[in-house]
Amino acid sequence: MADVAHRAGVSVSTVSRTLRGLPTVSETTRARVEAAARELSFAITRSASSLVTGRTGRVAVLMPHLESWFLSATLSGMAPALRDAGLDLLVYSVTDVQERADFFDRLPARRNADALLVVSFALSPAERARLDDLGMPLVFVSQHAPGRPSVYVDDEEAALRGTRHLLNLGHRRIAFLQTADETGFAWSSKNRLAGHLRALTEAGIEHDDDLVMSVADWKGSGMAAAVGRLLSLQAPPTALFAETDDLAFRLLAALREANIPVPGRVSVMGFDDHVMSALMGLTTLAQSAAELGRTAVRLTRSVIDDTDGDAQRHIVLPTELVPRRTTAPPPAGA
Amino acid sequence: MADVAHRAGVSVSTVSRTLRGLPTVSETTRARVEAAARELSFAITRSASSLVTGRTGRVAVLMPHLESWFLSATLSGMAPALRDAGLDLLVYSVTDVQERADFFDRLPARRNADALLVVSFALSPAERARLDDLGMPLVFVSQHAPGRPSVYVDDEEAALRGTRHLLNLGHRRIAFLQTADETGFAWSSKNRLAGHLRALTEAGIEHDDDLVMSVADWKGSGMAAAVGRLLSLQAPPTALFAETDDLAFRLLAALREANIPVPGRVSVMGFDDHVMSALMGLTTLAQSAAELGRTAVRLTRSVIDDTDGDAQRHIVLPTELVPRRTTAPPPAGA
DNA sequence: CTGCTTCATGACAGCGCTTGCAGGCTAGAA
DNA sequence: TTCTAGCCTGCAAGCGCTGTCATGAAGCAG
Repeated sequence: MADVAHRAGVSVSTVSRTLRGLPTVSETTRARVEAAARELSFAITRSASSLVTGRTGRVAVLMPHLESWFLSATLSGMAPALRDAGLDLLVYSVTDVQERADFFDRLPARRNADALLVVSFALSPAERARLDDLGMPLVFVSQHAPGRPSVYVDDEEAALRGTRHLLNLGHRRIAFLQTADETGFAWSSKNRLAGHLRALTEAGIEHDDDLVMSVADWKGSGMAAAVGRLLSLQAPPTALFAETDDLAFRLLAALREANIPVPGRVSVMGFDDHVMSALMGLTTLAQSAAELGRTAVRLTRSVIDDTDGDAQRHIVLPTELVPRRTTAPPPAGA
Repeated sequence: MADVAHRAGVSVSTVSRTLRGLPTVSETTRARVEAAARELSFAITRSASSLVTGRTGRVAVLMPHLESWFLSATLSGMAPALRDAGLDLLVYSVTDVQERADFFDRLPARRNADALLVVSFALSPAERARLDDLGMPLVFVSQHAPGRPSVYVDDEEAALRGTRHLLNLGHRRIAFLQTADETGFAWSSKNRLAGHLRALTEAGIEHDDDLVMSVADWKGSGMAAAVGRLLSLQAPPTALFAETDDLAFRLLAALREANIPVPGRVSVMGFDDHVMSALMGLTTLAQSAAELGRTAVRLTRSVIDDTDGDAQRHIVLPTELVPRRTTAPPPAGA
């Protein structure tokens, strides 16, 4: 910056003011400084300005991993919104126990970002407390947190509508499949199941434990095993509601392996509206991950700027049932 | 840090030395300082140390977007490797022309990260020059850059093997589909096509322009149009080689719409080995995005630390043909 | 012409750390 | 005991910016 000042024949203060767009700089000076900055390809050292202002110009995002479509899509929605706000994106992907302990022990986000967005991350009470003590704006995404701004969809309501769709088609034995994963999506999982069960109750159908299944090793052979168990029940389900589209895809593959026609013998429904769902013809409950990301950024900006006001806002985004090829009335005999 | 120093009854210098693990601190002092730091949940202000050391503890990644499986998976491979190195991950997703101009104009990565990883990002000569002038370590991922460390697969060789596979099955009319996108994957695209053509030449098959197709609006209706054009040729292809699995999925969906059996009437091959490919039974050329990410980080670390040595290394990762259900010999009549 | 205001600019302190240097302390050698 | 050699530790000078305050120039009313 000193170089720019020298080249433009002004003081560093003036360069600073110019580059930050403050109004107290004359037109002629501003032009000279900008020219000099451009000629020298000057880029500000954020560390230095952060040190003074306390603002880092960065936002941290905490996610359980980066592998699922949903999380990528959320991130993808955030990126342009952050760019528009002049904020950089710092990503913390915290997956295993070790990483997790380390993250909450060292709190790397502290004073290293202006806000922390927590996305689909099931926190223990201790972890939650740790974040609260961080003394920085927190925004929860795809999960809700009492007392903190959050953006999410109403998973329970959505699942309720999903199951109603199956009921309306005539299904009476509907299985619900969830992942046995500990990490991550606990919120959604619980709420979706709750919605499903509520729909069954509404319809006067008795709950059957055999029809709620946690699939271990769902990325491996677990799904085939789950399908085997379900179809060997005395009264097998005619419809399968998978907690996420990712899970539904594996389910479809397993059914295909087993030569079980969809929706001829069983209907399948997912949740998310993954990019591939349209291609696969999967009936699902659509939520917009990108919109979730954008909204989260909007909320973040207002929290950073206001220091209150929206600080407690909870925004619930809509979901939509998208009927496709994988759901149909149950087979005649069932 | 002053607080910690006060609580531990030592000077800030000593706290600094302790926290950085320098050996010139006595055991007893170290213990006291660490206890104090823990009690106060002290987390260092990186801005301040960056200002002194010139190191930010951050690595920037430049990507054309965050939406494709491939880029997410690469990022996903980088994250744990960076964490192990104690580096934070800064993501710049630069998609449209405006963002692009802005990025190269403002050079936000400059002095804001210790290295810049450029992933699948087709640079204009001016942009490349701009990055070279940045004066920071550059690592190219999934693309090669003369004079700079790079990690990538040999797209040409891989595509060559892919096409050979189709030839070996008996196909003679093989179409190659690529996206008409300008942004992004230019490198791979060109090289994969080159490999495909080389295999044809090897086999003594004359090149036919009609069989190389750039699909505009491939996420929309473009694919159906492309399929229509190919199948209305006087001598339609019996095999379709899609530049990426993402493209192949759309292709499969379009063929399904059109009631064209795969591989009964046409064979389909992709490139990448997307997570969904196994589920879809898509024959493809597997490359490990995660390994690409990990390797890139390894390279980055060595470049940051050495200031030379590995600075010019090019690492070529292996690819592997994974034959699945979508490829078979051409139909008898063809 | 004087005195006051307004506006543009420069000087300078300091943000929270790191690091070279000086100094105090202990221990062993003379 | 005195001296030297290590160890640890504290002091203080910045790193590159921002923001407050002071300064000078220019404009204007009286």
